[in-house]
Amino acid sequence: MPKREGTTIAGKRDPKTRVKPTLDEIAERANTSRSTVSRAFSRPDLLNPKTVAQILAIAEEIGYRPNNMARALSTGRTGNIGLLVPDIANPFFPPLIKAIQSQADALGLCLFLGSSGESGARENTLFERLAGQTDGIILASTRLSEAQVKIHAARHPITLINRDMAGLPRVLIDTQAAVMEAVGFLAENGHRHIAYLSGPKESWSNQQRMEAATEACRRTDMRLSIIPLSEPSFEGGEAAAEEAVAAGVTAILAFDDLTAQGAHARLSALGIDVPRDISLIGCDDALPAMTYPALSTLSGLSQEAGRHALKLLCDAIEHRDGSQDMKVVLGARFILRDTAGPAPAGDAKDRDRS
Amino acid sequence: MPKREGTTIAGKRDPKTRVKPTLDEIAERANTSRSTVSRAFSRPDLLNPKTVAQILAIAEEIGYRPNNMARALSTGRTGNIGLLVPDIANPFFPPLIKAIQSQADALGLCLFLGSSGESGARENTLFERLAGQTDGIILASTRLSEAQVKIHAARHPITLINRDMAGLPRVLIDTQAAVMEAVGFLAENGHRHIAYLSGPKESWSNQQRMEAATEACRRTDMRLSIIPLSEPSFEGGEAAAEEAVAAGVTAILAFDDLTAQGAHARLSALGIDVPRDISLIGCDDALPAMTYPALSTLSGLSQEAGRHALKLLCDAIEHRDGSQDMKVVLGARFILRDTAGPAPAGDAKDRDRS
DNA sequence: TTGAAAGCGGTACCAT
DNA sequence: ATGGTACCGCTTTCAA
Repeated sequence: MPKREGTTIAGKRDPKTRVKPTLDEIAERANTSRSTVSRAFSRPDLLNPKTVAQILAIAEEIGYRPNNMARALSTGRTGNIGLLVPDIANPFFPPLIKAIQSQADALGLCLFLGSSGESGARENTLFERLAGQTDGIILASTRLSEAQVKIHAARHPITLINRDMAGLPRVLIDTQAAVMEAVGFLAENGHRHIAYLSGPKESWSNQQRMEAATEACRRTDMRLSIIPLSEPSFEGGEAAAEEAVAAGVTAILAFDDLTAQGAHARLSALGIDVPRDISLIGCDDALPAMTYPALSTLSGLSQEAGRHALKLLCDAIEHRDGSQDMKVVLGARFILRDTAGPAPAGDAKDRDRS
Repeated sequence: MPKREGTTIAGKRDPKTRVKPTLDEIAERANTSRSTVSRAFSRPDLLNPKTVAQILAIAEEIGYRPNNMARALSTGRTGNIGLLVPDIANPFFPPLIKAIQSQADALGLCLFLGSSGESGARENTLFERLAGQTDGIILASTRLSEAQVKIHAARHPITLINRDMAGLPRVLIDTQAAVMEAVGFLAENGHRHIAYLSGPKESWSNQQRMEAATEACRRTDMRLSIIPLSEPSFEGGEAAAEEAVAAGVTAILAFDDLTAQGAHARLSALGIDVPRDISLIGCDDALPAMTYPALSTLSGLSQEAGRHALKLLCDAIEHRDGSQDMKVVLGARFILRDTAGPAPAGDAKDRDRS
């Protein structure tokens, strides 16, 4: 039995003591019923305008705030949406989150955020917790298996970002064409051996990029070294850069901008100049111009992705039929800035040290 | 009246159709009462172990998930906490958010995130919305006035980050000593005229920094130009850098790292070398080593701040007495990296162009 | 146009 | 150790 502060000894409401105003309080003051007050907010058109005005006035006066949870309990709608990301500290996500957040509150929705720390297990836990208090959840770059995603999707509306699963609403940032462009650029500039710093296995984006890089290298007859990142972070990039150097490449394509920056830092520390000695290309444009020298990259589109995702999610929440197979694809492009250029002179062939 | 999918024509539950299991469903199957089932979860020690085991088994079998909102309605506790930041895209916040998020879910709490877009009005709206579904809210670098904060604090547990208001739990990152160190370093290195790029007026952090810079310059007999940023962003930094150059300074102290990077970009674009021509110092260490050349800055501590803040908030939620005036102060330090050094030779006096 | 009342899914007091 | 029951605050059908 909930104890409410603000009750007198007699157990009746003490008008002096400030408590959270409820519909009943308004009803009492307005000499009307709870139903009427409720309608004054939800369907004022059904009521006598005077009644509505009076109720609204009183509500305002005593500082009434509707109780979201009670409403949710009754309607089955929470007015909240959830967003799960692998790592909020990865610069790819903040703009995405921001876009979703701002659109959400334009729609009167509140946003629950979960950062899973790149762990599938945590992501599952967070999902369970959020599912109970949201109308739907956006899974961005999920590290969950298809099977797990399906299980969740069966219980709760879901929208995916950067994960391609038929039957679920999803928005995909397609970087394959951009990767091809980038590799093409490198090929034309005399590079013969490049590295791809590969991100998380579960990442759809990573699979796409690796695949495109492989294909592009095959076509341009370039050698490709795939170097797995220990983790998709600045530190991961540093370590991988070292391996890339050991492999003797003249250009590095990194899983994302954060790892690219890590690679850049390590290369510089090793006395290797970018782009003179080694060209470097990131992905996502997550640090737009924030880097110096400006990082070449593949365009980000995370904000657009966020907007579309929320839209799809809302649709999914409305017609729960799920009959439609919604899929939005955004095409990224290669952005040439200052970290990529011609291969070092006298390096037309491979400078592999083996 | 909530329409539940999964009811037969007769209006009774159809065991075949999957609906959200409730306490009653379990009670029915276990031939016991709702109270008992409820206790099996909350106070199993009061029950016969066999009963508990049986209930848990059934719950597991039918995939029961307690309904948070119903629980909250009854107990008055939501198990959620809110976090409001001015701009999630500002790199100072993600680490902060991450720290809070991960500690929150260690405590079994869910995190509501709001990004106000540097607008006090939006921050108020978000606060209202979150207040109804959280047990407490952390206000990070709030742009709200003291009066507004007080009003909110009167209705809902609050903890402040980087805002010093007596009576409210707060954690402060004190950068004054670090600013003094930084200015001292510049003075010793021959600088005679520096600029401070000033952030939002409402920002406590900015006030602290500006004050410290002013005082330090007074002591070291340096000239200080205070240049207000149009906004605390990369772009704001770019514009301000131009003004700093026009003022003829040899060193720039920026409100934060993001603006510092903006300044750096513009300086480079103007052909001004950092640190040869102009020294640059940021604040917050929000881009730890992510920049190249590595930005000199004041240490960040946002993660520590986040952890402390959540702790204080939980305390505030427990003993709602508010009798204690809790305040945690974290001291930042000057971190010398590659963007700050001696003033340009032959520039012992001012190179002001006026 | 309005009111009465039955829930929504739990919790916790009071009995048994 | 358990069951009955009165809430929590709001929505919505049904009747008046």
